[in-house]
Amino acid sequence: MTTLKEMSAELGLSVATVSRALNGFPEVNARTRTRVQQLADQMGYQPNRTAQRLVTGRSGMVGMIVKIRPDMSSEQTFFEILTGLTAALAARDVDLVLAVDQDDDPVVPYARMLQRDILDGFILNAPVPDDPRVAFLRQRKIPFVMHGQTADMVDYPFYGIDNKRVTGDAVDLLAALGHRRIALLNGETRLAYATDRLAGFRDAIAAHAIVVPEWCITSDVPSESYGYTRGLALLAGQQGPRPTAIICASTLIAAGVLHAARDLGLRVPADLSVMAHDDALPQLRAINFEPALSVTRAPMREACAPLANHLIDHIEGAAAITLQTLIRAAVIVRKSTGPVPAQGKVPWP
Amino acid sequence: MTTLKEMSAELGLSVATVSRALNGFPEVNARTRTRVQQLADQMGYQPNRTAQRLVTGRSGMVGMIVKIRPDMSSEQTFFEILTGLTAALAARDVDLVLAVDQDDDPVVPYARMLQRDILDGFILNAPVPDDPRVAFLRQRKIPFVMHGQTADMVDYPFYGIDNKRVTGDAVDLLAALGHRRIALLNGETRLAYATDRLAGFRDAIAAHAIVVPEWCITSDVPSESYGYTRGLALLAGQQGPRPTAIICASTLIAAGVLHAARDLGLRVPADLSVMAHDDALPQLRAINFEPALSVTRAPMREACAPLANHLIDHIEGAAAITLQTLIRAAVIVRKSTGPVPAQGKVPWP
DNA sequence: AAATTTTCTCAAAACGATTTAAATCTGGAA
DNA sequence: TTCCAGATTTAAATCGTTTTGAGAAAATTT
Repeated sequence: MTTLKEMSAELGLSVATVSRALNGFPEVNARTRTRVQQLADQMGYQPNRTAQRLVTGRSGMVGMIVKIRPDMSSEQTFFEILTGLTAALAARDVDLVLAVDQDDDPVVPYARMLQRDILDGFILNAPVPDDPRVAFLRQRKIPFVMHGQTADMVDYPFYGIDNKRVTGDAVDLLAALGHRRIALLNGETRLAYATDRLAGFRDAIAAHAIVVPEWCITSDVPSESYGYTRGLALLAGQQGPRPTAIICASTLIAAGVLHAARDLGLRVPADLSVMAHDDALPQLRAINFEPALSVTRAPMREACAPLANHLIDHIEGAAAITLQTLIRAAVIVRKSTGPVPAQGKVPWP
Repeated sequence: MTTLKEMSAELGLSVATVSRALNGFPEVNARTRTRVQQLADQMGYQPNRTAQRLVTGRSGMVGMIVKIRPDMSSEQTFFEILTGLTAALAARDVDLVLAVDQDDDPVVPYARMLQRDILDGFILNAPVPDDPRVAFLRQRKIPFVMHGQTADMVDYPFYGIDNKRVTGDAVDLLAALGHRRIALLNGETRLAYATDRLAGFRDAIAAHAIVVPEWCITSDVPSESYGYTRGLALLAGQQGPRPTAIICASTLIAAGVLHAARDLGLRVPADLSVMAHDDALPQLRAINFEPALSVTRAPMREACAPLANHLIDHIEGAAAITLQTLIRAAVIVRKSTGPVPAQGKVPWP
């Protein structure tokens, strides 16, 4: 490994000047700077992170703790995030330290990582309402960025989609098509995104003066089997007139619902409209569904770079308030949504 | 953060003595050692890792690069490994830096991580025969540990199961039950484990003087659909008399085979014996299969601690030869294997 | 030409530990 | 009393960087 000292000896300069030249300080002469930079390239100089850290107090590494769930529901999105995230971090010369949380207490693994004292910040995902990790990290004054959003006014950086609008937009679309009997197959309300989607749903149906009975609003771990079993129950009409439209929290759930509709001989979209939110995971392409799925779409992958950059900017001193991004998911109308069927125009009582 | 300097000032000792006292050097007086230790406890002294690293030249981090495959076949085992690994590493105060490989050239991501110069070593998984990563890291003199084994005599640390014996033991068991028509649904022979399993299979059938036609030996990405489609093809008997026993590379494949057998009205184990190798992933419990699956069993999870410790020991100077573990998978006979059916005793031509 | 400013470079301190080589202290032998 | 060996302790070097305060060189003003 070449060091500043070696280069300074080679160039006949002091280490201070070499360091300044490489770090873009304005007071170095343009000619010396190019000389230094050339030698650095030639010798393949890489600053020693440990030494940098010792003097700057920063390590150039951020942590992420993944919560392992027995149902493995997070796996597919996790890989997608991981791929993009490591790439985006690497572009700014930051590495990702990963740990798996097997603890019951959500803050314990964070405390454990902090004790080792090697991290500049954290990337948090899957926020829950009033997330205890936020309180913990804030109190310890550790920078972090949240993937997702837990409340309207917060003082930390985040990047997420506007989940209220996800369901709001879906309801608006379906209402415009004449639907009055709209069901929601939501994710676990334990998680913030699902509580937001639920709130957005309730707001939107109220705005359209639609009443949805409680049995048409359910929450569970997003999976195909959840979509299938709930879809069968709803569409069989045991608890009341079947919905003419179903909004699903994920394309996986929608796959189950489409399956259920097919098994019951219902045509989509003639008899039933189906919408879902699409994270645009490469394995599960909504456009390839039969029929092609109408969705609110916000690719997971696109969250990675902003997440990485928000966190690094924050670590480097940028104010949290400037590092908050809430994007609106696109509404993509494909073939799974259509006008309400004639016999389905009657609203629920 | 309290430092050595502060403590030395408080105690009226030099930092050298304080450092020595805490690190258990024999030359410090017993009385001073206890004095130092007491103060350290009292002041909550934690050595600054960065400073330690700067002087010892070690970073306390090891890297792992996961190769993302479009089929996602590695996902399930990856999480299992990740969980155990981070825990085992943490126990020895080492952190895991993760990157995702999207490159075609297998060594590029390793080179990229090394360039950043923050790692003490690597954990490699999914070896291929004559793995180019091994050559690369050896040449760069970077310590690593391999999960799995690529050849009989190697000079690097590894932990893996004896894959030749996995299929060997399966064949022995089935042969003892009288089976002569045994098929193999192997994993991708691109990967070392599958080439070993195939070699073990061929050795074992030869030892029992069994001849297996080539159409009964296939390789593919382990998945349920592979098991199902190949199972149907084999059991329908289009290419010749159907096998009386099938050995599967994974429980996932076995699930597909059982499904195929059921669809064809074949009883397991009366008409067909099924064995699989079981990595003991928590999502896929062989004992809950119907019928409960006979397996060779080697829990993935148990590999984690040895992997972590082998690597750290190697980094700390232990000879590679002392850090090579090849374990034999347990044979667990449950309900999916039974005596060869009367009409199936005829061997293949 | 002298005084002043601007531009650039440098030596040294700092970060917090480990480790080497040297210095001090003890007690016993000469 | 003097000297030596062994037991403790210390000062200082080291790791590789950043940063401070100062100094030299060049350019500008008086």
